[in-house]
Amino acid sequence: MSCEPEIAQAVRDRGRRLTIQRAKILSALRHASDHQSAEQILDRVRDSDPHADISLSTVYRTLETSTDLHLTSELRGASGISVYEWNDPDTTHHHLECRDCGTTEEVDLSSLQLAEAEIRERIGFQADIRHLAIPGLCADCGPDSG
Amino acid sequence: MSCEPEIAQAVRDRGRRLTIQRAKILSALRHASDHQSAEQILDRVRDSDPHADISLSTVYRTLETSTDLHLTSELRGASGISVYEWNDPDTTHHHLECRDCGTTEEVDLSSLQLAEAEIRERIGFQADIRHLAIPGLCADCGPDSG
DNA sequence: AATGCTTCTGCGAAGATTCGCAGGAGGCGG
DNA sequence: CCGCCTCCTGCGAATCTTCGCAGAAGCATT
Repeated sequence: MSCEPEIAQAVRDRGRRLTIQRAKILSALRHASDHQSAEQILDRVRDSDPHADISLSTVYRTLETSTDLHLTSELRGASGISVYEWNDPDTTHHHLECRDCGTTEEVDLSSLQLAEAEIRERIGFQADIRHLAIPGLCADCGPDSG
Repeated sequence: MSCEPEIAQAVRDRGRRLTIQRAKILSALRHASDHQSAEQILDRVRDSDPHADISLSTVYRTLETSTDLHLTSELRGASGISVYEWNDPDTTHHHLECRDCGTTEEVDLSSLQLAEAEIRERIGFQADIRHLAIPGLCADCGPDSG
C-alpha cells in the first residue's frame, strides 16, 4: 500500500518519532474497514507480520498519541470497550449509538459545525467535534416504533 | 433532605426497585456539588452512614442503571476514570475538556439542541445530547495564546 | 403478614486500560 | 557512519470496570 509514507510523514511532522511499532499499528488501523479495538488491532498487526512482537501497552499508547495528533479517534461506546478508527481528514462523521440494540450509525451533522463555531466565539474554546459518540435510540427502537 | 422521596419516585416510576443501596448511592451523588468518581461516591456513602456496607460493584451497577434512566450522566474524560453527576432535568450543560491542561468548563450550547432536531428529522434517531464531553483546547492553551 | 416472582447485591475473578521502570532505538549534529 | 539525547517499548504490576453466580430483598398479590 502506498500510505505508509503518508503515515510516516504525519507522525514526524508532529514532532514524534516513527517507530516500527507505530508504523505497523497505524497502518493496521488505516487499512481496517471499520473501527477496531486495541486487541483487534494487535491481531491485525500479527496477522500481517507474524514476526511482529508488539505489546498491548504499546498499542494503547500509540492510539493515545495518534488521537492527540488527530490521526485517529477513540470511541468509547456502551459496550465498555474502546474502539479506534483512522481519521480521514477530508470527512467528518459522528456516531449515533442506540442504547437499546447497540447498533451504530454514522452521519455527518452540519449543526455540529455550528456548535464548534458557537463554542469558539462565546468561550474561546477550540472544540474538536469531528468524531463524537452520541447516545440515544435509533428509529427501530424509538418510542414511535415500539 | 427532602429529595429522597423524589429519588425513590424516579426509580420506581421507571419500573426499577428501590433498594437501600440505590437510595444511598443516588442521594450521595444528588448532594455532591460536582461530578464524582465511583470510588468517591462510595466514600461519601460511607461518610454519611458508617454502617453502610455497599460494594463498589453495586455503585457501578447503580450508576449504569441510573444513567439509562436519565437520572445521572457518565463522563469519561481524558483522565481515564469515569465520573458521574446528577442530572438536573431543568438544565442542560455540556463539558468542554481541555486536552492540554485538563480543566473542564461547563456550558449550555443552544446549537446542540439544533443538532438533536437535525438528527431526529433526518434519521429518526432520538439523540440524547444533554450531557456531552467535548474535547479541545481551552482559551488559555489554544493557539491564539501560545 | 405470608408467598412467590423477579431483580438486585456482594463477592471474587476476569477483563480492560494505565503506569513505572529499565533497557532499546529514532533522529539530529558531527 | 558515529554518538548522544531523548523518546519509545516491553514487561509486569496496579488500577479501573465488568461479569457470573448464589443468596437476599423488593414489591405485587393474596
